[in-house]
Amino acid sequence: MKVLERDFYARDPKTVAKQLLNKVILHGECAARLVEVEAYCGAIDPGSHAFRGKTPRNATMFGPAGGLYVYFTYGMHWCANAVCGDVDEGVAVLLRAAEPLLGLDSMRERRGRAALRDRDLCSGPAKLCQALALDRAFDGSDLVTGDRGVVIVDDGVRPPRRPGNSVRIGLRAGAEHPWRWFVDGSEHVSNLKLRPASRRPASS
DNA sequence: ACCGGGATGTTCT
DNA sequence: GAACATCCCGGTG
Repeated sequence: MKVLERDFYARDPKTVAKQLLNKVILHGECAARLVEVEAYCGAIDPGSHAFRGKTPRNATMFGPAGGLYVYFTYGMHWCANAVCGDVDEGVAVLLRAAEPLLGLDSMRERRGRAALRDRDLCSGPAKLCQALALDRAFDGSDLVTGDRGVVIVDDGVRPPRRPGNSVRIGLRAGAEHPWRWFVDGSEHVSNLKLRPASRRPASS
């Protein structure tokens, strides 16, 4: 069990994205294994918040690698990214979905419904933030030092040898870039209706 | 199962 | 005014 160091993040976001699969994000009593991520590539990427330069909202993206960029969207949702690359580069990886491991009762309570299946707790970027209690207060925190209690660790489970890959979800600008990766076959990935229906009986 | 639309507010044109 | 890195509910088949 090892906290990811700054060098892990200080690389190309597409590389970091694939390497983040199967890592574990920790916050308080909660833990979840990342199963879906997207790379956002700054000045060359029309889909990135950083494409048009630094603003108060996206300032964290231009900070040091290992920062946590949390932003508000659609009037009610939070989404979290791990900042990558070099300072002022504006590149990051969106944490899109995770498999809940610990603290499922807390997650279910924050997600608002008692009868949610495990796979509904963190299967989307805003669900993940809600389940893990990430909001504006965590924007600009440091995943390396864990200054506000959030870290990402390697528990020995390696990234998939061949991850699933697709275009990113929910974008207009930059929609052509295939910069989404996921753990193929995981029931905890978002947007299951976009994938071939698995008719297998669910275990959770 | 699939689809359509509403919620809700910040940011940018 | 429109767009937005989303989610949930209720309709229909």
